[in-house]
Amino acid sequence: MTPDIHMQDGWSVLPRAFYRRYPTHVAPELLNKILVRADGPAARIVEVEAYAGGDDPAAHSFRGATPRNATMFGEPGHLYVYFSYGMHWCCNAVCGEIGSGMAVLLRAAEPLLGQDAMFQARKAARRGRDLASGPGKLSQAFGITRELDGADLVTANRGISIVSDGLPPPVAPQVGPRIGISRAADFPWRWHVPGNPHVSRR
DNA sequence: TTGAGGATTCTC
DNA sequence: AGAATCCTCAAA
Repeated sequence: MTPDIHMQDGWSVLPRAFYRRYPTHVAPELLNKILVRADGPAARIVEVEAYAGGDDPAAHSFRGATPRNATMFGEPGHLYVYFSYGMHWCCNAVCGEIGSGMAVLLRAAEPLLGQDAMFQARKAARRGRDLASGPGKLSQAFGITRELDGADLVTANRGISIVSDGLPPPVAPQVGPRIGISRAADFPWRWHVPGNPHVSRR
């Protein structure tokens, strides 16, 4: 952990082994974990989706490695950032074994710290639940762009990490199909915290 | 070199 | 419901 991350009492960084599993196992366990940036925002993850490389026609990595998705094929525990629809950035936690091209998309989070900065970063946000209730919103609130593609969430080498404050994942997370995809649209690989107002598509 | 298709968001 | 907006990659 770099001294850049403003760690609170009782926070602990998720270890490499957490990520080195199939994304459908990692995804629901990322619920209630905390995404944190140096000198900036912290937010509790409340919605995620799994993308499973060659097993998953909806994954960017399904047809193999390209310059864009190279990070997905690297070491688990790194951040995969991609540009979406010509205007939004979205971020994932790389999972599985090296070379598997698997990841978990961080779709929504509940702001905990640095909300003022998040409102500054997201002019369209009128209320707290507008800050990170979607993958593009979350990345914008955190100021995540191409520059953070490949950042190591375990060593926090670029000032971004995922930590636990001891709150476990929901005992019964809500499960359903992923949003905004056309292929493999029936895979029930989206999980969210039941009833949380910061989940996307309220 | 070309062009179709996006893991979205905002406004009307 | 439609626009905004541009990168990526396969195919020619």
